[in-house]
Formats: sequence, structure tokens, C-alpha cells
Amino acid sequence: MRTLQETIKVHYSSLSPGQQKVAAFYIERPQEAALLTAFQIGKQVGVSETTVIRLAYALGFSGYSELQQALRKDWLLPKQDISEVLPSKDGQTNDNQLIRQVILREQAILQNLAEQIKVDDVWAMAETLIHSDRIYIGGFGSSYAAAYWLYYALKQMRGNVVISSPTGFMTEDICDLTTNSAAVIFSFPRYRQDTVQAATIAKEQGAKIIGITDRTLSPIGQLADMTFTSSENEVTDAHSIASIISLLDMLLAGMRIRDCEHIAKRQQQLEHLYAEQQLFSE
Amino acid sequence: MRTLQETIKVHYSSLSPGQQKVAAFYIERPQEAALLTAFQIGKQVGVSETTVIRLAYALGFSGYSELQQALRKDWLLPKQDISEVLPSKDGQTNDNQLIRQVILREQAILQNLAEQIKVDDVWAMAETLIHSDRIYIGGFGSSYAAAYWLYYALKQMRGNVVISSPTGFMTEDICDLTTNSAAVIFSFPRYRQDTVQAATIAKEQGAKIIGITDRTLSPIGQLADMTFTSSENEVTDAHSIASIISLLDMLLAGMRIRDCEHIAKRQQQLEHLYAEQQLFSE
DNA sequence: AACACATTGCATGTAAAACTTCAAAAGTCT
DNA sequence: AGACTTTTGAAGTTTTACATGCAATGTGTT
Repeated sequence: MRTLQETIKVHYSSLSPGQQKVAAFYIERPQEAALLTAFQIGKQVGVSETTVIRLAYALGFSGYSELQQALRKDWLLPKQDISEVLPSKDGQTNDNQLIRQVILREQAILQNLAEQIKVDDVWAMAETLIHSDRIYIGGFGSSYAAAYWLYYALKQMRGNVVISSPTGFMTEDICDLTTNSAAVIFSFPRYRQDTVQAATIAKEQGAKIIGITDRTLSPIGQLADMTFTSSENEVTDAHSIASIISLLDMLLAGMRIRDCEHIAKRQQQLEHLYAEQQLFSE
Repeated sequence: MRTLQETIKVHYSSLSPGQQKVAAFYIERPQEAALLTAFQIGKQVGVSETTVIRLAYALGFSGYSELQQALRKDWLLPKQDISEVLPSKDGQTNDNQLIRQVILREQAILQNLAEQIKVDDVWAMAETLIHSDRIYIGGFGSSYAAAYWLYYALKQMRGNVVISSPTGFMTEDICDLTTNSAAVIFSFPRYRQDTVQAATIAKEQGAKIIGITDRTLSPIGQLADMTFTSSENEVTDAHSIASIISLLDMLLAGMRIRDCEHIAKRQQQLEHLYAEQQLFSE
């Protein structure tokens, strides 16, 4: 028997009435139980602190502290299977497996994103972008790819979107921003200093700063009004932008839902112009 | 300010170095932090118990216990988003589901990629790129983001890499190609005609054409010497580039394995130049 | 170099939680 | 009903964790 819950089931029938009540609490509300003290749990189920402690002995633990530790481990464990996938620095694995592990890693990061993401924040950012009179997108070096993806998608939806060049920003782009504008700043390790400068200038113009970065406490994260992080609690030196793209796709989906009339209208206009240009084949 | 993470972000810049280390731990591993004692956290990040406790005061709490309680509350609350997932007639909730479906869709695409990918083809492409004297990367419109990502990563590894502008190609870039060169052409719906033109010119120069597209039989797929497809049997009008990025990451991983000496050497050179420029913060 | 100031960790004090003991209450058997 | 066993909680003890004063160290400034 491995988890605490399994241990409890085995011993349950041989427990005293009071201990059974406590045991039931552990099964039904494990998260709460992991945080409360023996006294508090006793109070919750209507027995004395002593009875709670005695349950630990009855289950074969050396004391209540040990039981609590076991419970907390069970709770943290599910989170750990992601990190098990990541540092697969096994020298024995052949090269083909290394290639495939790239996908496994991406999947793990996506899973983590799905668990961590706060949908409300996505909505808030979508609303901000919809109602901004002007949007500046800044992303240099390795961040430029993701920045351009956002730029292109926003351009499909609305006007007044500008993007920096991949090599650096032009002050002229940023100084057009107003208090009704938004600046989306991408910044990933190695954090470039000019990214921070661009954000600072945009902030001086009163624009809302939306930071897309890897950690809340990264240089941009500290400046930004809203921050989106790709994989906060992961330890991955080599950052992939795949999860960032997914994040942006969520944002874009949100904007399409909230602002569908305008977007549809613009789409029509674009279609018309495309047709004139004969830009596309098929 | 509501959550502990937000509180930390506000105060972060005014914290002492030691306190910042502790604060970062709270952001990066909140679950673990919620369970550990002040002493244990201090041990984890390498500071004394005292410093941990002082962080609580710096953040405006009446003591460490209060901070811990706040963190534990934040942790127990997210459990409520289960109701978010459950089907509901509430319009708002359905929208939230739509957002989350973006991730589910990405995961499905990745899964598909993992099943379909031929690792040998990845190796072949990696070898081709390593041994090319010159690499041209073409990707216009929506394809440019992925193209740039590849460009940037290749630039980190080797010289003689050029990329088209997002709006169109310059014939001069392509005509420098030789029979020992490679041209990586990105093309996704709506297929732009100039992409095909660029590929044709590159082929006339004798360069190997590597097509990154959505279907084997897309315009580029028919021209290319090797073709990579993101999601052949998926029917998704709004194509995401997340899987393309994953594909590129596999390719890049392959190149790093096969050509690690050269890459390491170039990396060192770059590091040296970066240091001179002071391009990066931290 | 000398000063002020901030930061940090050790040592000690205090509060709280875990553990132990013991006697009363409840249940069981003859 | 009386004796025995089991169960339980209040009170006391020990351990652990939080809190605080103080000295040592480091940093920047005049």
C-alpha cells in the first residue's frame, strides 16, 4: 500500500468510532487535512486532539507529524511527474529518442500551462487589446518570432498595430502611444536591456504594459501591468516558444469571441484587397 | 492586490537580496513553500530562518504565520475551477471553455505530430543544413514567425544564414545560393504566390529545397526536395504554428547533437561579443 | 580610511503544536 | 449488576516553529 488513502482503507474497519470519523475526514478533504493541525482536525470532526493523534499510531505511523508528512507528499507528488520528464539527460538513450523527447517536453510544458493559466487574465488582456487605440509590440532577438506572430494575427483583426524591428526599437514607434494604448513586450532569457528601455518609455506615455515573459519576477515582469508567464515553476534552461504561441492563440481566441463583429468586417475588407492583388494561389 | 504573488511583485524591487531569493522561491514553487517551515525554506534558498521571517514583515504581514496562511488560502482556492470545467448554461463559462479548448487542440496536434514524425527525415534535414554552405529561409505573412524562429536559432549555430523580409523576397538573397546551399521555405494557407516564386528561383540555382508546409501536396510540397508537414490529416482552418515550432525544435536538437563542436565554438564567440556589448541584463 | 547604513545570521525568548499520561465514561461479558 | 476492556478527552510535558535583540559583515559615501 502506497498512498495514505490506501493505508486508511486497509485499517478502517479495525479503527475505533472516533478514529473512523477522523479517517473519513482525511479521505474526503485531504487538501484541507494536509494543512490543519491535529487540534483543528479534531475540532472539525468533533473529537479531541488526542484521538486524531492516536489515529496516526493506529495506521502504523510513528506519530501525527509523520502522517502529516505522508499526506503532504501525496499531494505534491502529482506535480512532480512533469519534472521527471524534463531532465531526461540519460546518457544511454540514443539520438532518435532525444529527438522524440523534444515533443514530450513540449507536451509537458503545455500541460503545465493548462493547469496554471488563469482564464480571467486572458480575458482581461483581450479586453485591453480590443479597447486600445494603438498597440505596440516589442520583442527582440529570440522573442521576435512570437512577437511577430501576435503582430500578424492582430493585423488581421484591427489597425493601429506596430511592431519593433527584431534588432531594436525606434523611439518614434513608442512615443505615439497614449494612455489608451497598450504595449505588449516579449522578454525571455537572455533578457535584453533594450527591452526594458522600450517598456519604460511606453509606460511613461501612460500605455498599459503587458509583459510576456518566463517568470513573474523577470525584468519585464516587474515593470508590467499584467504579466503572462510561459512556465513559471519549471526548471528549463532551454526555453521553447511553443507554449508562448499557445498562450497567444488563447488570447486571440478570446479577442475573436469578444469582438467578432469588428473582426469579421475587417476580414471582409482584407479579402477584397487580397483578391485585387492576387496575392494567394489556390 | 489580492494574491500573495501579486503582493510579492509589488514589493519585489524594494526587497533586500536575501529576501528577493526567498520571494522568488514563493513565486516559483508555491505549493512547496506552503508546506515548509520558515527554517526549511531558508535552507532551500540558502538564507537564514530570520531572513525568511523578515520577508513576511517586508510584505506587510504581521508575521510569518500570517504570510503562510495567505499562501495556503491561495492554494486551496484554485480547486474551485473544477466548476469552471463542468458544463454549464452560463454563457461566460462556455467562453472560458473555448479558451481552454485552444490548449486541448494544441495538445492533440502535438500528439499527432509525435505519432507521424519520421525521425530519419529530421536527421536528413539536420545533415543537409549542417553541410550547406549557405541557408536561405523564406516565409511570408503568417509563416514569417516560424521562419524567423528558425533563422534566429540557426544564426546562433552558424553563419551564412539569410531570411527574407516578412513582406516578400529579394532576388539578390536567393541568387547567391549554390548547389551546396539549402533553402527552407515556409508556406501555409493562404498560400502566397511569391513563396512559390522564391522556391523556384532557389531551385534554379541548384539549392536543396526544404518545404515546411501543411500538406505534402501543397504548392510548396510539390516543389520541395524534402517536405515537412505539421498536421497532414487535421482539418483546421485556423492553423496554429505551435506544432511547427515543435518540429523546428526537433530539427535544431538534431543539429546540436550532430554538430556540437562547431556550435559550441560559435556559441563561445557570441558570448564574448555579447559581453562586450552588454546587450543582456542579469 | 572612517563613517553611516543596510543586510544578515546566531542566540535567545516565546508561543503553539505535538506527544504522553491518567482517570473518567462507555461498552461488553459473565 | 459487577468486573473487565475499550475508548475518550483534559491536563501536563516535550518538542518544534515562530519571533526578536544584537553583533558581525558588507557596501557605498564623504
